[in-house]
Amino acid sequence: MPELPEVETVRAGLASHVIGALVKEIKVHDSRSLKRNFSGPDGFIKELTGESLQGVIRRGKFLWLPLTATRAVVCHLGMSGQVLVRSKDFGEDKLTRISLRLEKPTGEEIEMRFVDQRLFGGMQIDDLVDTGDNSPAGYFPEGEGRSLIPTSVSHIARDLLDPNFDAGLVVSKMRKRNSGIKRVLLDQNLLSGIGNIYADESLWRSRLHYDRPAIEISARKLRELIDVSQEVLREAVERGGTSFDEQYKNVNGESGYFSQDLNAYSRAGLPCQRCGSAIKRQAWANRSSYFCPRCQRR
DNA sequence: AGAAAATCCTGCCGGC
DNA sequence: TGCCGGCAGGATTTTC
Repeated sequence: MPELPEVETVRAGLASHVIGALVKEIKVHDSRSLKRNFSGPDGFIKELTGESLQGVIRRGKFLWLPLTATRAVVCHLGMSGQVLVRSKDFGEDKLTRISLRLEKPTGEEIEMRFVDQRLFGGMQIDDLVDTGDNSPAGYFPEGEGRSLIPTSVSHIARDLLDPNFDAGLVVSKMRKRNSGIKRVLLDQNLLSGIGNIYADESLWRSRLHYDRPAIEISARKLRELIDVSQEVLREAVERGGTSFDEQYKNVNGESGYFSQDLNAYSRAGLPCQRCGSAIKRQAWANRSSYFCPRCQRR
């Protein structure tokens, strides 16, 4: 699934349901969805049961739910992960790997389900550490913006929609990279939140070819690319993300609508909305790149 | 150190 | 109907 807009849609949905909820019972149906968990499913269940969920915070494509001042549940959706919130008597969801039975402050019981086809995503409990910069570590408008981040997320750069995202700094770092601009855009250690879809969309809007070396793009053009990327991500958040199939859903199991607004991704053979040329799809780094061969020249 | 490739997985779809 | 190859929105680890 999921890039920043999809993960943000999930975050907001989760926040509206689970903040303050008490974890009553946990079922780990597939322990492969527990990442870096050295104490096994039993350790996960033991630590989390009886805790209450203090918030839902996002940086880039990572989510975490603080339990205490020092520990949080980290959740990453990988390629095909979903988090669904179901009422007590809702039927089973296929491919549910982990489920948490929760009691809301109102007394209502709900179930939070981590569903994942490909098992690239997962959950773990992790230490919270200080970011050191005295700014909120991630996006959490419903609560307190503390500068605490899970150890396993601390290497991820601030995302493009973070108020503390430093565009000037990122541009200067990008200019030193010899790789193609798309590879650079996808480097979560440099700037986070962008994946294959929004990389292609941002490059299309900026009229940049995906393989153009970042080092030869002007600072001004890179700044424009960042501005455009932020615009694309904001629009996609407004539309509830991009859904092509059953893979991506919000916490209520509903699709997003940004796929209607795509100009490049998944549009091979269709006319470019700017110049009418057929959009091309090229194999790239074990996946695909979509671009307009006329508007986006190397 | 930076860059690129390999790796972790399952389900679905289209073609034969 | 069934088998097979190709495909999928990502991050981490390994290799050069």
